[in-house]
Amino acid sequence: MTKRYYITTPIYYVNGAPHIGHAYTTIAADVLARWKRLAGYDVFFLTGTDEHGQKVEKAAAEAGLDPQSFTDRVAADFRDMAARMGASNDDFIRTTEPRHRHACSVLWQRLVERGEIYLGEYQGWYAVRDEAFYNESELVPGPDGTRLAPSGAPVEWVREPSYFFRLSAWQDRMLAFYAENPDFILPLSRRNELLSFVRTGLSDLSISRASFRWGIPVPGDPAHVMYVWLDALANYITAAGFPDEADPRWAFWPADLHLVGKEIARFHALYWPAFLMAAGLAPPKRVFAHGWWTVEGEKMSKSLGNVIDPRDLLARFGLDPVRYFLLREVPFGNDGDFSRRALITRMNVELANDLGNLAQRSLSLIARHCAATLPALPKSPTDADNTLLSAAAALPRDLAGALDRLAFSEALDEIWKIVRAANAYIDHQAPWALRRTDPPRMAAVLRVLADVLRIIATVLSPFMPESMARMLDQLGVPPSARDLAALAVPLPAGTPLPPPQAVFPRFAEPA
RNA sequence: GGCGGCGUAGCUCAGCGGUAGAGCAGGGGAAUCAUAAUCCCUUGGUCGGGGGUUCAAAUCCCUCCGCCGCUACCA
Repeated sequence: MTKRYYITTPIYYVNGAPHIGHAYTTIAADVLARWKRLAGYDVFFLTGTDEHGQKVEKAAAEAGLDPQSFTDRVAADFRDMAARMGASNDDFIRTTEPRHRHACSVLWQRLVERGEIYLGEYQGWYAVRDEAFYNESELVPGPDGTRLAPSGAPVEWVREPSYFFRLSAWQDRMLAFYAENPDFILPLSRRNELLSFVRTGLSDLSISRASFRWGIPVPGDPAHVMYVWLDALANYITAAGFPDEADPRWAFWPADLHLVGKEIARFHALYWPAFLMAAGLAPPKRVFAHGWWTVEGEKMSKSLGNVIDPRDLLARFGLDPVRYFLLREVPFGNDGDFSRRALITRMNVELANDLGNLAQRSLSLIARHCAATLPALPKSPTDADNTLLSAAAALPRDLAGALDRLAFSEALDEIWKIVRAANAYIDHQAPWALRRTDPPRMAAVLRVLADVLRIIATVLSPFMPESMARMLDQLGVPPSARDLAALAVPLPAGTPLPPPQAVFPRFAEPA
C-alpha cells in the first residue's frame, strides 16, 4: 500500500512582495516534503497564491492595472520565489484559475444544500476611508463626541445583505473534534488560544461581500462574491482534484499538514475544518502555526525599510546556508530574530568548520592515501567504530520522530551531535598517524568516516539539497542510492571517488 | 478586564520534584589530516522578587514585578 503525504503552505496573498516570512514557510514545507520522499512516501506538496479580495483590487488600481494583470505579475513573483528557495512543490495553485472557481462554486452549493448557509444582513461600524469594519470595542471617541475608527477615520453604521455560514452551530462539534484530535493544532500555545476562543462562543460567519467585485461570484447571486477566506482555504481541495473524486490526486485528501503562520491559525484550525465537515468532507489531519521573524531585533515593516527579500539573502549567502539557518536558529513555532551576525556564525562554525571541514579532511586522506577509492569496512571494528557507526545509524529513526513534531532545530541538533562525535573520532583515531604505523587500520577508520558522512549527508539532504548532493557525489554515492532505505546497503569497497572539494566555504566579510 | 504563556550562565535556549545543562562567546592545553578548521580541559548562574507545600523545588501552590500572545471576519 502506498504511503501518501499531502503538505501545503498557505497560498500567499498577492497584495505585497514576497518576504522572509513567506520563504520560511515554503522552506519548512519543502524540507518535510523532501524528507517524506526520502522515507519512501508518495508526496504531494502544494503552494500557490491567494488573489482575490478588496485589498488586491485596490493594490491593482494603485498600480494602474486591472486585477488580473496585477495578480498575474505578483503571482509570477511568488512562483519565482518558491523556485529560488529550492521548493520542490508538485503544484502551484492560483485562486483565479478556472479549476478553483469551479471547486469553490461546488463547495458553496454543497453547503447551501446542507443548510449551512443562509442569506442575512451584515451590519457594523464601517469606515469608508479605511474600507473596513470595526468592532464597537475598537472605536475611539472623537473630539465632538462622535465615534472614530482607531485610524481616526469617521465611521457609520452600515447594513448590507450577506450570506452567512452557520458557524455558531458548530461550536460543540468543533470542541469535540479538538478533544478527539489533541494534536490537530500545534504548537500547544496556539491550541490553547483557539480553544478559549471557541469556548467563548461562536457567531455565524459572514461569507460573502457585495461591496466589491474582485472575487468568485456566489452561485445564483452574482451581486455577491465569496468571502476571501472561504475562497482561499478551498484551494487545498481544489488542488487535490475536488470535486472530481475520481481524480488520482483526491487520494491525497485529507491533507496531512497545513503549515501556516501564527496569524492565520484560526482560519485554518477553526473555519476550515468547520467548512469541510459542514460540506461532508474530511478535515485536514494537522495544522501547525509557526512564528514570526524580526530582523536585527526589529519588527519587519515597510516604514523601517527592513523587509528582506529572501532572494537578496541567497545572492549574498547562498541558498543552503539560508535554509539551514532559518530552521536551525529558532525552535519551529517560536518567534525568532534574523541577524546577519547569527547567520554568519552558524555558516562558519557549523557548516564550514564542523561539517564541511570534517568531510574535507576525511576525503582528502582517502584521496591521498587510499588511491582515491572507498576503503573496505573494518574486518574487526573497535568499540569506537561501533559507537560512532551505531549512533549515526540511529539518525533516520530519531529524525523521523523529531520531524513528525516539526522540531526542525532539534533534528539538526541531533545531526550535529554526530558531526561533533565524528570530529572527535577522527582526532582520537588520528588516521594521519596510522598511515605510518598501521595502514590497514587507517583505511578502516577512513571507511567508518565515509559511511558516517554518507548517513549525515543523506539525512541532511532535505534541508540542504544542493550542498548534500555535492557531498554525496564526493562520497561516491550514486543518485539511485540516496534515500533512507539505501543506507542499509553499504557501498562496495573500491568505488572510485572524485577529488574532494569544499562544500561549505567559510564566509568572509567583504572588506 | 478575561484566558494563556514567558522570565535559568555574557548571548540564544533545554531541563519542569531528587543537591544546575547545551551551543555560541571567554580562558588554558594538545594535535597538525583539513576550509588556521579540529580535539581535550576549563571560567561563568543564590534558575525575576517574596511566601508556602515537601525528607527534597527552576521543577508544585500563592503573591508581587517585568515582558508577550489570544480576545471574530484584518496574509
